[in-house]
Amino acid sequence: MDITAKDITHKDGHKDSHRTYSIRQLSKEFDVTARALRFYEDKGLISPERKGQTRLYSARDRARLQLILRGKRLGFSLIEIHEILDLYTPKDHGASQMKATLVKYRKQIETLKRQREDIDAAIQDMVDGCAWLEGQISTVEQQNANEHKA
Amino acid sequence: MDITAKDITHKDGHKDSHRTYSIRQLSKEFDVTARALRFYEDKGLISPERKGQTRLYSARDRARLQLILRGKRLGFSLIEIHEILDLYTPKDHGASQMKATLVKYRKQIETLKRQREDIDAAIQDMVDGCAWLEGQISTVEQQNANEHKA
DNA sequence: AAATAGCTTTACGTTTACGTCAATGTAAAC
DNA sequence: GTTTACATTGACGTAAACGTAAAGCTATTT
Repeated sequence: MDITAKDITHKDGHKDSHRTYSIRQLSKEFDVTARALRFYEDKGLISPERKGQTRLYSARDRARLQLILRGKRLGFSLIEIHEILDLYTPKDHGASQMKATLVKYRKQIETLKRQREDIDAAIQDMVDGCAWLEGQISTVEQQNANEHKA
Repeated sequence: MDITAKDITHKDGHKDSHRTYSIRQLSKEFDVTARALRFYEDKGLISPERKGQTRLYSARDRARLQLILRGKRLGFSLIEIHEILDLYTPKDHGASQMKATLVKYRKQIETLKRQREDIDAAIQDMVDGCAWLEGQISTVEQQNANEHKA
């Protein structure tokens, strides 16, 4: 049995958001090591609560982890991911601060759009090469068939 | 004057493809250090010719560098980039080998498409957050205007 | 009570991708 | 002919992102 991480799939829907996860559960679910999760915490990317010594990850922590991993898949450093996570964390500032944040949002959007152009170009290259290769293969097989007849 | 890297913009168009670049020219053009270029060579990603000791980069080397940098922007490791570059380097194998290569192409395409989904999701998040923030700002400014009137 | 399983921190090790000298070579410029 | 500018090859240093023991706490299982 597992007490630290209860499997509440209660009828009361909003309880789901109060679910907690052990470090192992999260690491298994997202296929990362516990070491990595502690490392992210060290770097200030997640801050799970503690029940005594042991970490208890909330649904919010889980969501942040998803963002972290997405950032990694996109090639961002943990520092960059930290800044991105800040954008997701709503802070109730004055209008001037919010406008500064808005600038960061837009910069991030531009960065991502440039990255998408890179991806689209790369995909195009691969699709082209794919088509060319298929042509080559069918040509060679055609030749082989003719040689067989002769 | 620079002899090692001639600036031939000759009327004979195809001479352009015979242009060579010094290590500095390339590093400046793409904003990478010469150290990085030598490092990539060490890892087998580029193989410029030599005029004595000094490297002479061809147009093909330049193109490979572009691919390397694109790979980096997309978060691939140099080893992964090496494998990707192999896909760009046409080898004239038998049909079975070509079919194996075809599989690699398709895997790469899938990888890139998954990455694009990540990017699209990230962009969506940022756009949403952007819109929300804009709403907040206009609300606050509305309040400020009312307070000013009172 | 002893073993097992899972959590913790501390700390040193490792890989990747270069940065940063240092010593040397070569070639054009003054 | 010597400074200036850019090239080369080592060789060591470094930051990032963990991996990998080591040693200890805690709780259930036997």
